[in-house]
Amino acid sequence: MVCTASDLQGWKDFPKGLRVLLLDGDSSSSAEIRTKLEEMEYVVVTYCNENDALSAISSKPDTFHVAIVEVTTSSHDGNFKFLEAAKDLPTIMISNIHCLSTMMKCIALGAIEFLQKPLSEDKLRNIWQHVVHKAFNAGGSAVPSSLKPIKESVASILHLESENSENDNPVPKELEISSSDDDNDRELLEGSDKYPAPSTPQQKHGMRLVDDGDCQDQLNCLLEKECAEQDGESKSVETTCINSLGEGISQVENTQLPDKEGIKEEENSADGCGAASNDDHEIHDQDIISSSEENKSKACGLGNSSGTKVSRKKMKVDWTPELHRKFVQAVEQLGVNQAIPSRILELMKVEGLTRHNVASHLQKYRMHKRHILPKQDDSSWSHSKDPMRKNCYPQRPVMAFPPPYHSNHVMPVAPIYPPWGHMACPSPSVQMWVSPGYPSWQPQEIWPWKSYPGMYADAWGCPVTPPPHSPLPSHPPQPIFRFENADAHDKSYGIAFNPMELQLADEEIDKVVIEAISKPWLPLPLGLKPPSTESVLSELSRQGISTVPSQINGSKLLQ
DNA sequence: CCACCAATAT
DNA sequence: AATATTGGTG
Repeated sequence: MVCTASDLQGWKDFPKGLRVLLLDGDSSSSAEIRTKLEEMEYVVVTYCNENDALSAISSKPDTFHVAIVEVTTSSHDGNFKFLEAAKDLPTIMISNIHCLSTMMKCIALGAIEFLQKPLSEDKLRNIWQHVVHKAFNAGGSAVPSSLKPIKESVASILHLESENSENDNPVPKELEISSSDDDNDRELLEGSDKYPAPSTPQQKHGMRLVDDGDCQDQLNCLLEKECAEQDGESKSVETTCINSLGEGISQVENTQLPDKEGIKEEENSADGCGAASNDDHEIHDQDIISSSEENKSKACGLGNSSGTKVSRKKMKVDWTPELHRKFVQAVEQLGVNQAIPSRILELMKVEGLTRHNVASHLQKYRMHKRHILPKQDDSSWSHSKDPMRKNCYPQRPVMAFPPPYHSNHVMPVAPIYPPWGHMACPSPSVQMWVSPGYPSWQPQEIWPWKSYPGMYADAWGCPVTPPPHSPLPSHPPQPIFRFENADAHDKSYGIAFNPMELQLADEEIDKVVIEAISKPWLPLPLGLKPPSTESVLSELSRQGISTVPSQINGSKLLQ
């Protein structure tokens, strides 16, 4: 039969050699179609009457891959009979009839397509698509044996199948369809190359790949999973895979997959101390990702004439607040001196995270701590997208909006992940005022550490939320403190505050600020930033105090 | 080799 | 815009 293993080699030029049953009572039409098909190197067997065709397919059901059957007004019944008899054979009905109901009947009876005569070469050339379609989409396990080799062949062309079939099929790298028309062939070829859509193998946020058929199914698995992850409780370290065919071609080894792919983090429940918690389902997820990626990788290989190896994606770590929290926790735990990437990595216990990831993050973290991005300071306030805040006069203390977050949030030992690190100091008191090395308050907005839940907790006994009965103070003329401003729209929390909440918050803040100003000997409430040296001095001088002691509380204010 | 940093690439 | 990478330095 056609489809032995050895024949598979022949499929290198798929669909060359595809066997077509042509049933057409009109001999001239039949001859014409046959000629065209044969020019395209299909193998054509023609029949003039349906009975011959029927007996042919009934005696040797696997002889043909596709059938083209003419429908005429006179031969309806017979050809419908053929349709029924040839259920496993992708059958294209052709006719001079322009009759919708006839078309529908054909399709309803199982015809895969209805084409009007005369048949263009384009249509004929592409009839193989139905074969492939049937091979892949035949319901359940009912892939006709004649189609199995095709399916395997195509599958391996697409690098979708298991390694078995891949090994069995030294598959055409070039899916070349030889025919009279080179341009069209090229189109076909390119079309095939598009299957894997390797350039954007993975997209975030529900963006779907444009793809075909099985490829899409497999990719959708991944995508759906991703969506699920986003909605679900488990916040993963999102990774974006960037695929570049040119580089990193040889990295797909399975052993490496867990390394960089599917970096995960568990963060479901009480996450406070959760450096180590349930990894189980996460790992499972990783596996899913890995295998999906592998599939994609294989698929990507199609366009890669030189080899089977596949580009490997670099995973971009999404530093979610939770992940960052772990990071900061690790840094805190280690202390400033010990906080080097490798140890942080150890403490974080986030699988798949690399030292480089951590180092990179640490670098940025330190840079922010040192206020290397000075300009963000004030300008960023105006970046607030909250219209409520737009009208605040500049000096007005701005509230950080602690996300309502998990009320059951477990506080770490050193409760907070302060933006400036030195809050970890065991004797918090006045140190806050000095902020050695960090002359200004923290630029807010961008960084996740700006707004960790614990940050606003009352670690020092200062109520963050004053009693509700307190009268509203007027705004202090020149407050020299500032609350951290956590952007209420921070995507990380996905929580928008309504105006009521905003207003309330502002009022409360003002109260806190007033209290802090009036009692400078008390430690700053969490969330308050010490004033910069400059602002303190200028404020003092504005109030007529031109000389200050060079040292306050053991720390230098100025030289 | 590692950490750090700045610059640059993605 | 956020990360990753790279290249130089210690």
